[in-house]
Amino acid sequence: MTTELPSQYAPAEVEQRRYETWVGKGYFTADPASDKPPFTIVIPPPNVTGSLHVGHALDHTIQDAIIRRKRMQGFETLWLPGMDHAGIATQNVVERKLAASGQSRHDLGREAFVARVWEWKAESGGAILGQMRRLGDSVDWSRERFTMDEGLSRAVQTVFKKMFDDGLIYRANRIINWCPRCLTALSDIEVEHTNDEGELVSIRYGDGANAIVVATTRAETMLGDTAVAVHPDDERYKHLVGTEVELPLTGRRIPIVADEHVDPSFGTGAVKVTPAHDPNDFEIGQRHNLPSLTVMDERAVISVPGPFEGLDRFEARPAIVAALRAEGRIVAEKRPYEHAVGHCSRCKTTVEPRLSLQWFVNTTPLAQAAGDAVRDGRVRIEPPELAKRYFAWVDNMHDWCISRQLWWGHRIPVWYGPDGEIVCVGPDEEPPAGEGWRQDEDVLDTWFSSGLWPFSTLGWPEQTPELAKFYPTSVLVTGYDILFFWVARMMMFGLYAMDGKQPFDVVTLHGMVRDQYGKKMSKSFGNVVDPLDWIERFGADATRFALARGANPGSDVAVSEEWTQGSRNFNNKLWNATRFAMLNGATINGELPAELSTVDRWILSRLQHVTAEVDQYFEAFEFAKVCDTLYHFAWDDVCDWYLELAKPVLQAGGPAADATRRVLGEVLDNLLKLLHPIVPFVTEELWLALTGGETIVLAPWPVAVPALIDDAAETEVATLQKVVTEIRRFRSDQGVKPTQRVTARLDGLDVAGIVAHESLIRSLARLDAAGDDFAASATLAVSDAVTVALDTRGTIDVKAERARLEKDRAAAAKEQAQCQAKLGNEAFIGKAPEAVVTKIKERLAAAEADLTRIATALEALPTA
RNA sequence: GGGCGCAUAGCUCAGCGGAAGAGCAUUCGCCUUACAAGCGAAGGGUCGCAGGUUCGAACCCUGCUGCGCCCA
Repeated sequence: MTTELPSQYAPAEVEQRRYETWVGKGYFTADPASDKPPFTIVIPPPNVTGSLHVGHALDHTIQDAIIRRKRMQGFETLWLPGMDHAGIATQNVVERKLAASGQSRHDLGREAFVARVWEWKAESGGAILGQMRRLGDSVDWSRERFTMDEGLSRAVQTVFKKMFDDGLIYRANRIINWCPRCLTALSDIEVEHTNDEGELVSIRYGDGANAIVVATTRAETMLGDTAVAVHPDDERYKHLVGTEVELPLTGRRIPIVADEHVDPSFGTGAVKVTPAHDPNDFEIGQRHNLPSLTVMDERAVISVPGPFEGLDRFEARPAIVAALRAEGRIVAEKRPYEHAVGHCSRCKTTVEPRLSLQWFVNTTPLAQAAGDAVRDGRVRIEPPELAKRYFAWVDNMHDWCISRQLWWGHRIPVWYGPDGEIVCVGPDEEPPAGEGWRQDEDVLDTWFSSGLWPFSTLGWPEQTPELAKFYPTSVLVTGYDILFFWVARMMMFGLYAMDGKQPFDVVTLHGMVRDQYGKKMSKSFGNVVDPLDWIERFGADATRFALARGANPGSDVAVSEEWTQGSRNFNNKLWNATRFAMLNGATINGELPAELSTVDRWILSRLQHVTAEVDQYFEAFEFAKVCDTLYHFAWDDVCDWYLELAKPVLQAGGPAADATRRVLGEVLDNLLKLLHPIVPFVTEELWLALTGGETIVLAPWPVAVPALIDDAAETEVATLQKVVTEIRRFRSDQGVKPTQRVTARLDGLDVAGIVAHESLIRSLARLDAAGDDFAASATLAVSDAVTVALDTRGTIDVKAERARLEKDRAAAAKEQAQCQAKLGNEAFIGKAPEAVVTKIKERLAAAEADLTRIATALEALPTA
């Protein structure tokens, strides 16, 4: 056992060294053959091409806290790390790199390009893994997975085949979200809607009595109009339904149709219908058998022959409006006109609805099952309020477009034959050979593979020991902002592929990390925090504690540098408390002595309450409360009171000192263990020094011992604290320097039941014993029983003392008035519960006793 | 446009039916040999506004205002 600790904690010197030891000893490696009950968390895989931001730091801190506690509780824990391949984002990065040297992926060809992406994956993914180590994540590195791994790819193919055979995957020509920059289809959740400024243009179609005015924000798509639609009950247009009108600039004649979905109050009540370039129009087109006319190519450039051919959609818009104006067809224009516009979540390009042939998942039965699993309680969402959000999503899910026009990802396992055959190939099947067969060029949405994560990472479709032991996983920890991405997808796939067995028992949601003013972090705002920066300056523990301390379930966490600094200070406080304890011979060896002082019994009693509370807060994912409880116990109870009370005892020596050394060891041992899940490094360092044990990582989790709860000791110490605090308050008000010893006589300690603690009180309040020549210059009534007579060695500040007493009197008088008012109210006496009435009576009595005491003290003051 | 949520000390947040709390910031005094990344003390709030329910409302209900988020 070492006793030499420096006076300041230097995280940089211990963190990386400790982490490597933990990993090297295999503390985080899960054993599927273990007899212990399992506890599993799969990490929501970060995007391989990104880096860990402070939001990940929060997410990982929570997961680590959960898993470390479970490990200490004796569970066979598995926290499985990994990353997803982030199809679009990763391909974009590598294409950008290629573009810098003037190349495109087509110059390289598919195979070489994919090889290039793997190189980038090694580089970028490595950085993320390094960040996780710095944070202290107790993940099982031997089971790290990547969505593009062979095993996970096999899982993807297996599920695809099963769904294909079950008719849940189909190919169709539909309107999908298309990114004209990424040149791929997107799913609904990869589109971000923002309110943008655009224009609303009203255009007259047709002439004379047949003329009809349509309003649109997308004039350029009029080239592809194949109808005009009005509401069937709209009297203004009833006579026109069934007639045709000439489409300007094209000479084509298009029908006027009646459709329930037209909003008569929008614009003129008549809308142009462009089935190939708008999802709603597509639906109208389906209902009325309208042709679909695609007028743009994949880059959103006008592709119909004529004067606008070759113009980008945003160039075509003013050009077409100008041409219409020249014909006198522009009836009205509103600019700016704010309306919702979809953007590619990866590159922010405005999404172009595009009619194309894609693969889809029929989500109806899957989403139903995903909703039911939560409704019937098999999966719990924490905090429960957020379940509403989940239902809102799964109960209104559209079919999911899963094909992506990319090269980086899982290639769709479908082969097309020379005679139009379509064959889906399972993992152990040979693709059809022969002339004319070719595989689908597209890859699957990344979420198709990350949705399988809770079981594909455990070896599925093989029936591995890991799968048997660790599935279903115990908890999924993620932000509410990606509830739809993660939870919904994993639920659908898990329930489907694992025979109805849910992927996790509990989903616990945290919020987003914001800056000190509650503002969202954004690069453009310049308030983004790099967790590594904080780890380097304040330590991983301080960063973790700062995040966990703000983590109230489901709500956002505002953090600042000061907040993190405060957490660093807390760690240092712990450090020094342990340092003090060790300098004074604290020990964990041997049984707790049977004979303990009141103060020792008090701190042990407090420890039991704290242990029980903290445990309960952990169970409820109340990390902010875990931190708050331990922070105050450590700082207030242990450091400010217990250690100060222990000092004179330790100095005096003897059996009392031995007992206190043992209790001190006991308290710190447990405190460090309780804190370890949140701040693993500093607690390990201190615990090793204090106990000489092997590691706190595997130390047994503290359990409250009811027999050690001692109400009498708690009451006694509370009285002692009140006396000391009152004396300190008097000294401070009187301007007596903290170092200045004051002679005093303490009366009434026996009545208050703390006569045994006189020397402790003198020690904490810095009072010397009164000699024969003692002459009090002030008398302090600190409670109705205890009076302190002090010789302040001079005249006391009567004005300050009077002000202090007047303040106390005002508070007591207010309390008295409030209690009297309640007790004078017959309705209160009659209807309030007995216990409440009794409590008010007690408060009144206390207030009145205070008033008497204060009045006496005021009278005793010199009038000058 | 539809839905959800929030409004409590200067800032960030707890509290959600029976005495207004914490951290940081602020003020005053201290290098009191574990810790100045510290110690002791103090100030600061008609709990967004207006009604209602209740013996009693920051807490429950209604409306309003102002923010935020999700979906379209």
